Amino acid sequence: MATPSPVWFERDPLELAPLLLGGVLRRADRAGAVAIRVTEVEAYRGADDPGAHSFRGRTARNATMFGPGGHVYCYFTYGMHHAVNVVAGPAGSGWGVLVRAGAVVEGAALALARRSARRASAPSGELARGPGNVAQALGATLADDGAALGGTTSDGAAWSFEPVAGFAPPGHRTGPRVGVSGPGGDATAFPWRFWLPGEPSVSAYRAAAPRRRSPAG
DNA sequence: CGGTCGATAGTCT
DNA sequence: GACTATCGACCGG
Repeated sequence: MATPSPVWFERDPLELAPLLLGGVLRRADRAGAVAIRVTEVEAYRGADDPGAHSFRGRTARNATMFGPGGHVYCYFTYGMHHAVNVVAGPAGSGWGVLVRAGAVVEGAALALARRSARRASAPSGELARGPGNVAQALGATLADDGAALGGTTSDGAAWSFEPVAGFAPPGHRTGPRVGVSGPGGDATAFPWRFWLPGEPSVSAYRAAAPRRRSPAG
């Protein structure tokens, strides 16, 4: 099965998110191809979602989220990490699904090499555990922002996504999103994280940490 | 094991 | 100038 037509992605992220679970996200460039079977995602719902980048409207960074579904929204944060999202909904919605984790099913050696270039080695089962590691394993950078799934970027990176044939895999779980606080600091107000149980690549839950300021003076 | 904290820079107020 | 859809080293048990 190939990447579905763009229309397939143009649905509510709360509906699309579980459909992505178990599917295979793949990126290929000159260095080679890496593919992951998606095991954990989070839905971000634009203007209705205080935790979404797109909550306050379109900016230069989040412009891709406001484009049509079926594209890659890739951003850079914390001064060192990239993250990969699948844009959901029709153009203008600002909807997306963050790919938080996956099991590497192709190109494990390349994924490990990319990891080693920056940090020490990691257990192969955890090569794509956490959003930053997903992007690093796939080799995704800001140059991939706006890439069409099923297409190729101007830099020559080919992206594709193959969903599980037919339906979402049974038995997926839902819970609060990681590192996102809802109204009143309650992340459980938006339990929009979806994952496959029993997968070693699924990251542990971390609440949005109110990080302590450095001591005054 | 599990909790805590530093690194590091783009983005928005 | 504070905050961030984070990672991993480090420390104590």
